[in-house]
Formats: sequence, C-alpha cells, structure tokens
Amino acid sequence: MCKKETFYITTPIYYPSGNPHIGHCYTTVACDSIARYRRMQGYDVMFLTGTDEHGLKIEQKAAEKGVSPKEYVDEIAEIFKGLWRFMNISYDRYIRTTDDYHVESVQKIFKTLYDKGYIYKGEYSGKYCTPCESFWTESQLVDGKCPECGREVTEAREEAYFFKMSPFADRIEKLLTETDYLRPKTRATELVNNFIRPGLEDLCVSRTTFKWGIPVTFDDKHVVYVWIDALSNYITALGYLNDRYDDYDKYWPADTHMVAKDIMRFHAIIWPAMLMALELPLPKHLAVHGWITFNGQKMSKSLGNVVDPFILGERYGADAIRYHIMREMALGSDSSFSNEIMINRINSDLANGLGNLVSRTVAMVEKYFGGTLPSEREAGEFDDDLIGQATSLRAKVDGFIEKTQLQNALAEIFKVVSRANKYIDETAPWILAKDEKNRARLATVLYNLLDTIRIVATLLSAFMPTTMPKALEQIGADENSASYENADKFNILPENVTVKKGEALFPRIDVEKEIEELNSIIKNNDEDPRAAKIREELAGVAQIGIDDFAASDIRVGEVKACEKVKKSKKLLKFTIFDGADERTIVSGIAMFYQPEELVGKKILFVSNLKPVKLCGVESHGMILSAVEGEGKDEKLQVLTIDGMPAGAKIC
RNA sequence: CGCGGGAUAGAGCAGUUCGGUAGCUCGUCGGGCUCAUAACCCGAAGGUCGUUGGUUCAAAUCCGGCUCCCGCAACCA
Repeated sequence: MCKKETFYITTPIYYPSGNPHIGHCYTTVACDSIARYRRMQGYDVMFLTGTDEHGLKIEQKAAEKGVSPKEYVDEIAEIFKGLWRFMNISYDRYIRTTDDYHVESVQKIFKTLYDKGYIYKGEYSGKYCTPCESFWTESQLVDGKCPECGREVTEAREEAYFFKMSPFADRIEKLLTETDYLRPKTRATELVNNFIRPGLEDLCVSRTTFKWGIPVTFDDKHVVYVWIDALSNYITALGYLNDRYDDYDKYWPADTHMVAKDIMRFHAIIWPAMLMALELPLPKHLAVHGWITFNGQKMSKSLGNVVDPFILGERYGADAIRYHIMREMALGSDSSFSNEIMINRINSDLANGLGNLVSRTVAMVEKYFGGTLPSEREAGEFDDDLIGQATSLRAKVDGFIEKTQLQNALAEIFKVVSRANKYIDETAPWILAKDEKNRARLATVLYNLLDTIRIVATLLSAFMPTTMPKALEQIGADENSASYENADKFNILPENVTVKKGEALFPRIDVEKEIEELNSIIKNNDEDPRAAKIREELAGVAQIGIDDFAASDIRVGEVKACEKVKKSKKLLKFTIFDGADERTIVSGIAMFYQPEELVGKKILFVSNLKPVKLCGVESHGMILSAVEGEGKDEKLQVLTIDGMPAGAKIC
C-alpha cells in the first residue's frame, strides 16, 4: 500500500471577543463536510480550527470582566469547542494562539523574517496617536496627523517593526489573477486594483501599546501584532518551527483555507507574502464565502440570539441546520437567513424529500415482505434511468467538492432523491402488491429504491453525520455497503436485505407554529440586547476628570451654508458662523440630511479640534449628533439649540 | 468620471464564456395517487430578461448611453 494522499483544510481561527454565531458555524460546517468527504474518499485528512486569542480587545474585555486575559479566553475557547461538539465537527486539531508551541514558532518566524531583512524596525520617531493607541507610518499620516482621529501625533519615541510587502507585489498579483488560488476569482480584480496596483504598504507587525500578545524575543517592549501571530497558525499547528507536532512536511501546503469575505484580504495578500518571505510553498486554494445575513441585515450581536445555533440546533437537530446553511450559501455571495426560509427548506428537502422517501420505502418492505426482501428479481421499465442516475451521482459530487461548491453538490444529490420519489410513482408498488404474480417485480422495485437510498445516504453522510447513519441502518446497510467505494456501484445491499423501521429522520415542522414560537423567543430577548449593549458600553468608558472635559471647547454655531463633498458618500461640508468668524466643518452625515435642511439652524460643535483633511476638504471642528444603531439601522440627529447666539459656550 | 459586482415569474436564483424555442427551486392554482412524515407524482398560470439606442436574419447573451442596488477603497472628529 503506498502512502495515502493528504488533504489539509482550515477554518480561520476565530477571534473570541464574543460568543460564536451562525456565521462561524457556516465556515466550520463547510470545512467539516469537506473534511469528512475527503476522509471517506480515502485521503489522510488534517482539519484545523481554533481561536485567535491575543490583542488589545481581548485585554480590554477581560479587564471589564475583572478576569485575566487568559481566564477570559479559556472560557470562550470552551464555548467554541462546545458548539463544535454540538454541531458534530470532526476537527483533527484545535489551535489556540496562546498555546506554548504556537508562541514559540511565532517568535522564531518573527526572528527569521527579521534576519532575512523582511522585518525592520520603524524609524519614525513620534508618529504615535495617544487616544487611538496607534502609531502610523509616514505614508499613512494625513497632513502629519493621525489618519484615524485627525489629532496630533505625539513625539513619543514609539517604535514598531514593519514587514516589507513590496518585494512580493508582482508574485501576489500573478497568484490572484493567473492561478486558481482565489475562489471565486471574481474578487481578484478588486484586490489588485485596490491594494496591489497602488503599491503595497509595509505592514506594521508589532505593538508596544498593549501587552497581551507574543513578545518579540529580541526586543521585549514589543508584542507581535495580529498578522504574523494569527496567520501563521496554519503552519505552526503542523509543527513548523516547534517540537509539538511533526506534520509540516506531511500536510503543507494546505489544500484549502476557507474564510469569510471580510478577512479575504489578509489571506489573499498578507499570508502569501509571509510565506514567500519564509520561502515556503503557498496554499493551493483560498475559498471565500459571503456572510449569512438575517432578513437582509448583516449579522450583528443584537441579532445573535435570534440565530443562535444552539437554539436552532436544539429545535431542529444539528444536521438540519448544517444542511440548510450549506444548501443556501453559494461561494462568494451572501445568503439571506430567515426562520421561514430555513424551515421551508428543511421541510421540503429533508422531511418531504429524503426523510419521507426512506420512510415510505422501508414501510413498504415491511408491509409487503415482512421486512426482508425475497431473492426473486424482475427488471422493468424505469429501472435503468434510476440506477443510472444513482450510480453516476458520486462522480458529480466529487466534482463539486473538488471546486468547493457544496451547495451544488447537495443540489445534485437531491435530484436523485426526487428521481427516486418519482420512480415510486411510476412503478406503483401498491398496485404490484395486489397480485402475487408481481412478487419478483415488487421486490426489484423496492430493492432498487433501497440501494439508491444507500448511495444517497452514503454521500450525504459527510454533510449530515448524525442522521445518515440512522438512515443507513433503517435500510439495512452495513458499514461495508455504505462505503464511498461502493457509492458508484449498484446491487451492493444483500439481495435478502432486511430493513428496520425507525423514527422519522427529519420530522416535518409546523411552519406557522414554529415561526410564532421563534418570534416569541426573539421578543423575550429583544429588550435585553439593547440595554445590555448600552450597559456594556457605559461600563467600558473610562472615567475622566473635569479637566479632561474642560479640554474640549463646545460652542453654538450657526449654519450659514452646507454642501455635499464631492467624491464622498457620507460627507457634508458646512460653513459655520462661530460668533466671530466663519469656519468650515466637514461632517459624515450626508446619509441623514439634505444639505439645505440644516442651513439657518444653530448647532453645537467642538471648536478646538485640530483641523483634519477629509476627502480633500479641511475641517475645523466637529458637529455633535446623537447616534443610535449601526449599518442600515443607524439613526442620527444633529443637536440643535434655539435662543442662544452663535458663539455661546457649552459647559 | 476611484475600483468591482449586480438588476431574469410573487420570492430566491441559473442561463451571458461561444447570440438561435427563457429554465430551476419554493410559493399559487388544477388534476392524479394512497406506500409514506397532510407527504409523493403530473399539469397550468405567471417574465416587454432594469431602461434606452446600436450591431445582426436573429440579442437575456455582443457594443454604447442612462437609472437603481450592493461590496471594496476613501471616509464618517
């Protein structure tokens, strides 16, 4: 026996600043299904997932909760693992960036890149923005100010290490445009136009502003910033530059990294650049999927409990959820999630289609033959078509798995389920059963159905690992007959196969009742999230002294004129009379106000903000507004005041 | 004119590479069946393929203009 071919697939390592939601589920479930399918095909599979546990945000979250960062991430990592157990995820390895061996490898990688000259210490003295706790490269500064907040950067001697990206620009462009690396490829042009063609910026790869990270060995003021820490998990987990594992040679390069579109950029550009710098082979594919949106809105925390995978899984079974998200989500584009879509899908495909097919077939074998088929056979019309479709299915599914197109693979499988249901109608076993003469024919029809189900359930077992074994048991398939090996062959079940009726595989869901119940769950939780969010925000704000407050000078201003800033979607340019002079203030509220709407109004503004250039227009101050919500739901109202003249001070 | 994607039946989508009868799933309506989880099977209705001009014997498909939506970038102090 020669060595088995290997297959290495990864999810991103998730950032545990909150509980996992159904978006995390999609990536992980998709990878799990591919991993299971590959194992079934005989590959030696390594399926990796994990958590990315360093960074400022974690440090802050932990501080809010009054625990150490390590205690905090320990707890969340367990929640992730619990969800994967619940969703029946068969990962082979779970990496945490706080694991010793990962830390060791990252330190070595950092040093290696430094020694090779790809990482250098930033020379900029004092380009540090204290409020933002960030520092910037010369080219990132806007008019010499912090590009994030527009405030003065201090002259503190903050230094940082940078990773040189430019040497790899050409190779990365080719990787994206000329190879099959990026899937779907439609996004390649976008990446090239936005990031590579304008010139790749060097990347800041260390921080001195927080401690919760991997220390740079040769410069202990610094911790390694997210890129090198997180991305390298894909190789450290295999044992690259550490002694914990010895699988690097065996599994690298990865066959598939699967990620959601928001982190595509890092995996499409930064990760290849790092590997090039390390002179390591590049992964074969980067599969980018969209987001699961809820009634058209992006998944967000306040929606989290609505689409809580635990709640849904408990009600309908993990497999039903797995099936639904994989069937709905096409590579590349977003998919809309709603309880109604999900329930309808579960009902029509799983309950009515597959579940009912198994149920009616098994029931007929019991009813007409007492559960065990006789050996007599008689071929007939329609047999060839059914058998042909069943035996050619495996090759089609293989093709779609190869291309990471799970939704197409599932669609193909369910075409055969439909074909089988139709076959029952065509052959009408209940009519055959009326005449003893048709005994052989009836046995053949039922056998063909069972063997078709065998193929379907075998191939589906990668996608629905809990339910399919039950289906196979019901039709009397043993481990050998239900193998991938036999999934393109017919007449595999024993001719005297004995079936065993069981529970309904996927009980039909009462749509109206369920929707109502789910909505009431949402309602009960509806008051909470907002209050909880506000409470959390309030708790997260540091206390200030009166002097800090007095540092900002807030005044009444009169809007003399207002126009849209060209080339920008969100910016309005105001001419404000501050009681003495007119000044220009740019504000990002074009989505909420027509320019003329505010002319003549008296607004409140911060007068002593350092000027900042926004889309080419210099802004001298900030207009105060009340804000609520985010994204499409964002509401905003500019504060206005009557009865006080422009220039009046707010205190 | 920053870059890119999209607009096809009530909903969600395929078809556009390489022009030739507009298709799939769900929903709706009608019929059939009774083995099965009120499931299954068949049929029908429903689309000026965003708009407009052009090329062509022929355009959802190719070319130009326009409208709207969505990403990315920019940016929202």
